[in-house]
Parts: sequence; C-alpha cells; structure tokens
Amino acid sequence: MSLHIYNVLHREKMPFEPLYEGKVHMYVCGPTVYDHAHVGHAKTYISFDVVVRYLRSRGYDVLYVQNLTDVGHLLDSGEDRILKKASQSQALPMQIVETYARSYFEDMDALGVLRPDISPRASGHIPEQIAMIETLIAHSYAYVTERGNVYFDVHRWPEYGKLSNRRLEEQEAGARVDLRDDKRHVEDFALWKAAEPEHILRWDSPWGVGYPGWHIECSAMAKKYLGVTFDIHGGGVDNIFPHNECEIAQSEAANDAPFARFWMLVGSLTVPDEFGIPIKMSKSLGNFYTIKDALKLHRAEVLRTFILTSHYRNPVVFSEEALDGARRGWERLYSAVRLTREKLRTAAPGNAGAAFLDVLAGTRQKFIDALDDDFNAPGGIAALHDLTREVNTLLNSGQPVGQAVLEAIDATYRELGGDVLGIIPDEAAAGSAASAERETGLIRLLVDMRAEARAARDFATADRIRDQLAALGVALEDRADGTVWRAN
RNA sequence: GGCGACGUCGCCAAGUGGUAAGGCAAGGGUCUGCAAAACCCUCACCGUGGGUUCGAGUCCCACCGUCGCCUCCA
Repeated sequence: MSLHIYNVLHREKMPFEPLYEGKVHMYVCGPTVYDHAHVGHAKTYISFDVVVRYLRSRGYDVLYVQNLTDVGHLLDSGEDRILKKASQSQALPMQIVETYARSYFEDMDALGVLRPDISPRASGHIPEQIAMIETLIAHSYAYVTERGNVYFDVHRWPEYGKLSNRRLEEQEAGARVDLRDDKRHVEDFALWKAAEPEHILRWDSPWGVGYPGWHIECSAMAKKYLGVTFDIHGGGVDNIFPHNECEIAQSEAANDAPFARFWMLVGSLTVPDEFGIPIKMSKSLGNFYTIKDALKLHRAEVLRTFILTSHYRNPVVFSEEALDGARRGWERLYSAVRLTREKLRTAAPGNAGAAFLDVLAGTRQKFIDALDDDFNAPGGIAALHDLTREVNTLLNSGQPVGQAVLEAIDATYRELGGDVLGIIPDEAAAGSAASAERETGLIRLLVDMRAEARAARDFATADRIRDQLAALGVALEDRADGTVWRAN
C-alpha cells in the first residue's frame, strides 16, 4: 500500500504521486493575524505539521508555504479586521500584524509545529496580486466598476463551485445582498477594493488607491512560490466556501492551468455550549481558548496527542474529560520511553533480547500502513500503544536486554512518536542544558540516598524523600531493579 | 431551504463487504515495606427501520439526532 490521500476535490481517497518526483509542493491557508491563536488553529496546523513531517520521513523533499493574512480580510460590516483591532488598541495596523504574527509563531513553536519553509504576508505581495488581477481583467474574467472596485465574474467561470459542490443557481436565494455593492451579480467576489479615505491600509493600483480582496493573496503567493500547479492545498474546512472556491476559480482562470492537485481540509474544533451542544470554536463567537491558556494547563505533547487521536478530517469536541484521557494515554507512552532510556544508562553492550527487533519492525509497518492511509494518526498512535505493552513486558521480565536493543526501541519511539507525530520529547529536561543536567544529577542523588534508606528499612526517611519530591512535581516509581523518576 | 459530513463499549476513537484497533474509566488478579507504575483476565451484536449480498458499522433507501458551510472565521 502506498500513500493515499482523501482528495476533497474528488471526494475520494486517491493514490498520491507528486507532480515532480521526490518533491512535494504544499500550501496551507494561514491565520489572519489580528488576535492570539486559539486551539482550533492548533488543530489545523498540528494536523498539517504531521502531514509535512510524515512526507519528509518518507523521503519527500517538501516545500511548505503557509501565508499570514495581514490585509484585506473584511468583517460583515465592511471593516478590515486588522484596522478594527488597530483603532481599538490605538496602534498602527502593522504593529498589530507584527504583534500577532510573533504570537502565532511563539504558539506554534511551543506546540512543536515546525515552521513553514516560507511564511509570505499578503501585504508584501501586492504587486503579484495586482498582476494576477490584471490578467483576469484582460481575459474578461474580472471587471472594473466606476468606483474602482474589481470583481471576479463567477458566471464567466462555469467550474465555480466544484470544490464545495455549490451551484450558482442554488446560491441565489440564500445569498446576502449588500446594497452598497456595485457587483454585477451578488455571487461575484472582490479582487480589489477602492479604499475609503479612512482606510489606511492602501496601495496604488491601475484602478486607483485601494487594497486587495481576501482571496487573491493565496492565489498570488501560491503561484509565486509553488508554481501554477502544485501538489497539496490545505486548510480548515470552514474555508471551503467561499475562500478556497474563489482561490481555485481565480487561479485557474488567470493561469490557464490546474491549481492544487490534492485538497486536504481539516475538520473544525468544537466546544460545548451551555447546553452541551458542540459549537465551532471561533474568534467571532468568543467561545475560544487561546493556545497560550491551553499550554498553561497541558504540555504541548498532550495537546498534540489529544488532537492526533482523531483523524484530521473529523470534527473534535474540546473537553477537559477528553483532554484528560489524552494526557493519561500519553503518559503511558512516555513512561515506557523513560524506562527505556533509564535502562540504557546502565545497559550492558550487546544485542541480548534481539528477538524484540521483530516487534519493532512490526510496529514500524503498522505505523506506516496507518499513516499511508490518509495520514491516519490515530492508527499510528495505536501502533505505539501496542508497542508500549510489549516494551513494558520485556523491560519488566527480568531478562537481559542489551544496549543495541534498547537503542533500537528508543529509536523507534524517537522516529515514529518524535519525528513524525511530535509527541515523544527527546529529553525530559526543561530549561538550559546545564541546569537540566544539574537538576537531573540532584534528583539522582536523592533517589540514591532514598535507596540506601530503604535498604536500611528506614521507611520514614524514604517516604519523606518521595513525598517531598512529589510536592516538587517529581514522581518516583520503585522497581525491582531500581527507581525510575519523572518530572511533571 | 441548499451543500457537505457525522451518529461505533460509561468517555475519547480507528475501522468503505468477510464474524469490531487503540486509549481513558471500571471490576478481578500478579508484583510492592507502603505507594506508584507495569503485566494478565473481564468489558460492544456498531442511531432506528427496510433493502442489496453467500456475507454489511462498512453499499442503497427512509426516518430520527448532531455538527460544519451558504461570502467574518483554521
């Protein structure tokens, strides 16, 4: 079985072959940076992080582009999101953009989400957007109005609606009509808007001073960095219409070439309302938890585990109960890794217990089979849990296990759980390497002293050390062959 | 109303034709100075009703329920 991806464009799982052998060109719609990111964003970007990590682990050279929207994203009221925030905070628009772009990267870094190769900003690509709009006008796919607005004429593009399965005639009845609009048809969408005097995010264009529509940035930047046709376009399903649909229409009309070959859309994160009904987490509804707040309560690996135990296309309900289950499940995995590494410190050289290498090979195969099947991360995690049972059994059996075998176990967790899923940390230590080393040494010293007390049957001292360490967040577990500790 | 999904053990959740992965919780054991962890055992006829098929969570129809989108949203 080779890698298969569910392609939203065709509504079916299809074998994945990149356009250029060995290379994957991938674009994911990024956030509009006018506020702190929330856990819903985390779901989308962790999901694509695993996609990128897995593709790389399979040997693909991935070029991953994810934009930052910093202009043109309007509210219903016609206000620009960035400008609204700027006037509220009495700051320059670009200060807002800078503040929240930094906040976004901070959060993603903390979540272990690898940075995209390129993070282009809409405001930095105005000429590219203007050029694309000019092409669309030249080919009569777009028109300029008296007021200096430019709209894409969806009736000129029969395939409009092919991603979201929407037909124009079905839209007419429900479409919102804005009397201020000067569109030919209500379904037409803006490529360029003339700026009102108070609109300070403005640029010169062939149609007067104005600013780009929201959708054109993704088309222009994807083309610039990935080419007119590229492999994968991702995003949250909530943007399937109109945003993704408009991207396809304007790109294919302007480039006269297919746009993205595979469309991957991530299911939304929901949060129960006061009646327990799950509602999509979103900024506009105000029912969101910021990533910063979530990270105060749960470590990044646990949040990743929580998100990755559901398939990326499914919606997920954000609840403390589910998060707690994820935490305990993750602890089970990580304890086995910790035990392996602890054993490794004193292991005898050699490959005693080499029969276990077959188990590792089996785990690897199960993991690959799962991820090959449309990035089935839950299946991958299940493979790690199966492995964990075997590892615990082996390491508790009292049989000798050589260094080579322990290293192979550690490497399996490191590669599958660490490199691909990002849920197994390299080292338990936090802080600087030097202080972490010192802390580890101090804990080991106390553990050794406690072992001496236990040997002398001085349980009062032994329990005092264990209790006080527990109060500091360091838990001890006594085993027949010694004590294992873990820090929260 | 239209479009798109979903409904699998108390909770989370895989599984697109061949007698239901995994985690959490729960109960019973083993181990332990105590504890913790670990290991073993137990724990589901897959929303309802029809249909197709030798065989269906898995395909079709209807119904019930839930969510997302319908130009603010990852």
